[in-house]
Amino acid sequence: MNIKTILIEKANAAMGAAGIPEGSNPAVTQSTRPQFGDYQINGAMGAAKALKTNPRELAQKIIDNLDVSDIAEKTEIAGPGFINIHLKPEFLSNSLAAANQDQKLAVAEHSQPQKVVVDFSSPNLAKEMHVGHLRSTIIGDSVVRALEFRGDTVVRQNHMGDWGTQFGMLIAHLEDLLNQGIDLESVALADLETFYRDAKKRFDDEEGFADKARNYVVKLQSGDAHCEKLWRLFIDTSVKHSEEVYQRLNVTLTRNDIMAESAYNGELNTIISLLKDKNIAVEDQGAQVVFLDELANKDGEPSVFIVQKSGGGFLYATTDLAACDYRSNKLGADRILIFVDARQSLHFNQVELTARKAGLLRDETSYEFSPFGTMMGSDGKPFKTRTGGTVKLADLLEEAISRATDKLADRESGLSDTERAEIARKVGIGAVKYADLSKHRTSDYIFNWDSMLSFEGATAPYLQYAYTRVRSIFRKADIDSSALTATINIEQPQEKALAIKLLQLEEVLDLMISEATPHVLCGYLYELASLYMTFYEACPILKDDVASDVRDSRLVLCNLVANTLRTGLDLLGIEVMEQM
RNA sequence: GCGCCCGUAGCUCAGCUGGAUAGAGCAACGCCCUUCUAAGGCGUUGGUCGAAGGUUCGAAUCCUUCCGGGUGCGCCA
Repeated sequence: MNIKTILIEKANAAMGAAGIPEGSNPAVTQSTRPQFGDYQINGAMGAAKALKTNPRELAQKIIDNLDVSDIAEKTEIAGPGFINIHLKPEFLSNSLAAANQDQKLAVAEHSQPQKVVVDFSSPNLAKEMHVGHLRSTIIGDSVVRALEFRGDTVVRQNHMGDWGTQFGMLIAHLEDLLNQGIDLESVALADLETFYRDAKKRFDDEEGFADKARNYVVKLQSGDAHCEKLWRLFIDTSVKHSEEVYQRLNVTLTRNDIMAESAYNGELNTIISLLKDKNIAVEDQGAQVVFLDELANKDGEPSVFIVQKSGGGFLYATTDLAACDYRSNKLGADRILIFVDARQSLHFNQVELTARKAGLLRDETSYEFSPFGTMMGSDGKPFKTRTGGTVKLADLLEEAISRATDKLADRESGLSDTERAEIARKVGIGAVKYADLSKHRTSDYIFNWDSMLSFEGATAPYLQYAYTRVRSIFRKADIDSSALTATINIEQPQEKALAIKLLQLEEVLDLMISEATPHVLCGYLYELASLYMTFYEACPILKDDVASDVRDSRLVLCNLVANTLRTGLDLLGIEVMEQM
């Protein structure tokens, strides 16, 4: 159910019949003001310009051929050639009734499902997850959820960093600790940060340790059994840590979704041979380099992309090329979405250009590097601890829950301690996620505890509260909301505004999916909750003087609001509760 | 130096492929609880959309230049 799509189809047909060449944009949008109707077709003006005719006359021709009698009660031309559409209340009622009967709220599945590989989260297993991993993880997760909701086949890939140079250092350190008989679980790897720091210190300071570390990298990557055994011990612990964070975050990633860098190790030689055979990569200063004219500077000097180090070692460039091959050629992906920090834009640009030339990416595969901005502190600089250190993601989430607990403690609720703790968890985590997801993916944003947990404005708590307010009505009236089948009557302006908003879920999800931007869903849910609050104040439901048919109609609207909020928040990975 | 991103109300942010009077939230001020959860609602105040040109019937949006900020640019990931 997508009003906009319906109107676009109808507008296209009418524009064709009016003699406008195909491909002209009908420019359908929701109207900005009530007096302009509910939706509008703005394409007449653009088309008139191309045809050098009078836009108002052309708009009239379009209206003459426009068959919207099933959905609209009135169409009119306004201004220089806007076509305003006033939707029929019965159309809204019937559409809402259909949505109310449908588990998926009348959001249709894609007629031609795509196979979409989504690369997200991708922590470095040498260290604990930190705030820098938050955005990739939750943006990727919500896009994945939305894709699946629309019926696409998604392959989650957690491209974990488990194979870099630093692992030789970590293995060497681990081996020494084990030889000293130190217990692995409780001491050595209990705190990854400390472990990493100790290893790094020895790498920098201790005589001979660095050489040993480098030697271990080579041995590891060439399949040495002993090194691999130690490496596995380390990776297991590290993966366990990230799983705890995912669970805390309510993110759908599991161990099965791990497709780490090491997974491509066996393919790297083949990739380099291929690039050399095709003369895409050439030797330069001992390294294998791809020179990209597409990214040349003004002097014509091509961009440099190193795919193999002078000593023969591989880099993350090599791994990313192998990943292209795997995803496009082996998995047959229609789309590849990669959620990585914006600072890696050039790198992924180079990867795509090289992979396309080498046939590692099929033409049919859309390669979509979806960068995101940085989380900033209140000073406008990258978010750090007071002492300037990196903030661990686990710590951030615990603080969110603790702050939410304090907030909730101020309120009388009659709920048990366990219920309150559960609510605090959902509110705290939800607040962090919503604050992040509601910002445009590509922009840097300022992290602020007070505004995200303020329970006012566009926050997770506001949306969760709106949900509990709806649910409270059903609880109060002792009504099973799943059994509602009453006829919906759209009479009050607050009801109409709410009705149209409810019917825009599919439109919003499509935009979110095509652009990989969860913030549009965040904005939509806030608008929905806000319209519900207005409706709630203006339209009584359970009062004695409300006629039963009006009451029942409004109850269906309430149920749709609750289901849409719950579904939408679920697609963001944010949980709701019945009471708060 | 070159490339990419950004500059919208006091603050935090939207603004989709150019469309009607640039929108929210916070903050400030004023109303609304004997009434379905006031963690709410209604209203007021507040913007030369960084600057200057250009394209157009129409520009926050597209193009050019400049100013200001961020970020990246041969063997890290």
